[in-house]
Amino acid sequence: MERIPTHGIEVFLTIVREGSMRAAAAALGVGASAVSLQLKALEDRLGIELFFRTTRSVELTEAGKILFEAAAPAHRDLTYAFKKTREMARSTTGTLRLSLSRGAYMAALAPVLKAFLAENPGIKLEISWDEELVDINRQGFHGGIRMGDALSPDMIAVRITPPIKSVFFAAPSYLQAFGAPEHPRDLLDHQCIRHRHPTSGKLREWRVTEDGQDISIDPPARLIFDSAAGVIQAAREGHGIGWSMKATMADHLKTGELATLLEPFARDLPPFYLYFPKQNKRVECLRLLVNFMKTQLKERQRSNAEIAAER
Amino acid sequence: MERIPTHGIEVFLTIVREGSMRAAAAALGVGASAVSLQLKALEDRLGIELFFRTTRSVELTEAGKILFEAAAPAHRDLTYAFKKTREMARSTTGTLRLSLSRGAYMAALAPVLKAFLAENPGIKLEISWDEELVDINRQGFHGGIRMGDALSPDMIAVRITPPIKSVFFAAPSYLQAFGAPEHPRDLLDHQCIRHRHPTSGKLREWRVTEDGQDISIDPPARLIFDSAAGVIQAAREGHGIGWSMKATMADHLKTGELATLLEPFARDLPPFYLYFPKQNKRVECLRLLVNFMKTQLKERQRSNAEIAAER
DNA sequence: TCCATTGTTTGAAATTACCAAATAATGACT
DNA sequence: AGTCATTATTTGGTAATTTCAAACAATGGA
Repeated sequence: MERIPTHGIEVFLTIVREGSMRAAAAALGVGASAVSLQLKALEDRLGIELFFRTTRSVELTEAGKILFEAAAPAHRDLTYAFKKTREMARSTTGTLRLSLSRGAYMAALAPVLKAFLAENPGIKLEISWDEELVDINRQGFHGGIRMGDALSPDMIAVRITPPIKSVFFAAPSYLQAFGAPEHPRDLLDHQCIRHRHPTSGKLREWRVTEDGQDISIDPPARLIFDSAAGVIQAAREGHGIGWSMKATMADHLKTGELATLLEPFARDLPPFYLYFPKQNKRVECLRLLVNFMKTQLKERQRSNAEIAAER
Repeated sequence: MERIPTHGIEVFLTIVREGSMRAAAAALGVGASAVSLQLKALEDRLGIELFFRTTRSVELTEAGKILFEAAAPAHRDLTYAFKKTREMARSTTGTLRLSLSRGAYMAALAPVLKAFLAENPGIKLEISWDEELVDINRQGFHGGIRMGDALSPDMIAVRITPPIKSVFFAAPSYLQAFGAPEHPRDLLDHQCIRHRHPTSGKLREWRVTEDGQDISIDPPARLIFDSAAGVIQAAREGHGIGWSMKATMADHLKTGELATLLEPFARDLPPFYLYFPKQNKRVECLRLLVNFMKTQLKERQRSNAEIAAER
């Protein structure tokens, strides 16, 4: 396959534009001899001379005119394509497409979303609520948010939240009818509403903490959803006890639709991570989001520490 | 000024087209590592990754898509421009623009024109009859024909005729009135019609040969033209004796409108040369013309030699 | 005729491109 | 789950190209 001496063409076009070889050399930031040799190389590969030259002037030959007329716009387009791509990479405006679960949205993104949008007016977010783990690359997402950092090695994961508070919950109507559990082992005698991971297909373990120790329990379940939203909905309808992130149901706790159970035993879940293919490391919009969330996390941790210190 | 890594872009486009780096490497005729390194260099200069890559597939990132969509047509156009220029150089079709005097046409071009046009059906000739020597380059001519090879050093001159026969001539009416000269020195007593070089501004010397020696004579002239055609026309009208190339007036000799004088003293003029700027050396159409005329010259010389041998 | 300016040549130095082989990683296959 | 063919990447060394600085040559105007 024939290689095109595009570098030579750039030199050629510069000579035409600048009107002389030395001027072209100055414009290109190289010596005059480099330009002369490049032009000669191009002419040799074309098999024809492009300029009539004297020491006082360079003038296009017929072949030179033909090349110039055809190559100048093409080269301009190529320059533009290059510039456009680079600008896109550096741009602080654009659309960022993220894939995340509803829980991730509530716990990780929602608390900072308003501030992020205000601070980065040029960035649009396109958020896909996917309970399942999707293929970030093939689906055209820039990144995603998920719990834990167990990811394929070509992904970069950045922690963006503290560990997540979990709660056991049930509707007041259910508690009236069946009573409230006092200890995790009481759960075995209750109607539990559980959650199945869509990706792995496994039931999510219920984990509690007792005397600083983590224990896994496996209460019976007559209702199983593949989304946390389903679990919460069913609990609101009084079907039983659920376990999930506090953030996803803060509203229902406030209104009294749901009540918290077994608070001393509630265990923290792993923090959320913003993850993305390492190829997207240099997408400026994504970097802005990552940095913003890292900063937010730090600030939250510092204010927490201050609160702790005041006590 | 920023340099565009066009070579890298070529590699990039080939990867997209071929679907993998190794296929691209094969298509480009280089090793796989070269492609990998080129791509990485391009990505570094752009500041962004262009492919999601695994060992089984390469897939464009968003930036890669943008670059591909903009750069592919531009690169195609550039390739086309390059090809077009080369084809133009190699083409055996096209228009050849020549500048020559009427005398050069009659003596050098007219005798072979028909055969040349027949042999090269793709070539069009655009002939400008210029008595003056014009600037071949600036006037857009590919070349010219003139007598003698005294040219600037960046011109190439190729002999295309034998030495040119010259004749003295006058109309029968003039000869009746004033008698015919028997010896060159008789010309000093005749009405001579002379020719002034438009380029140099000098009167053209009349040169005769006597006993193998060249002598220059300077007969009086009441009529001076800046073209040989003018001299001939005036002679036909009976105004006096002219001196010019035989070829330009062969017709008038045949019809008896003009008669030849002083034949034993007629000196050969220098041959005609086809000349052109050395930058046009590789213009294929011009090469065809040059080669054709050189061949014609050789054949004419050989047949002349045969005729001489037969005697 | 001189002279400032410009294109070209030249040999050395710097840069870049490339290769071959080793390495790492993936996805299909058994 | 493990094997295997295939693919991208890294690495160290080599070849090719590009560039520079300086000397040179040539042109056209003063």
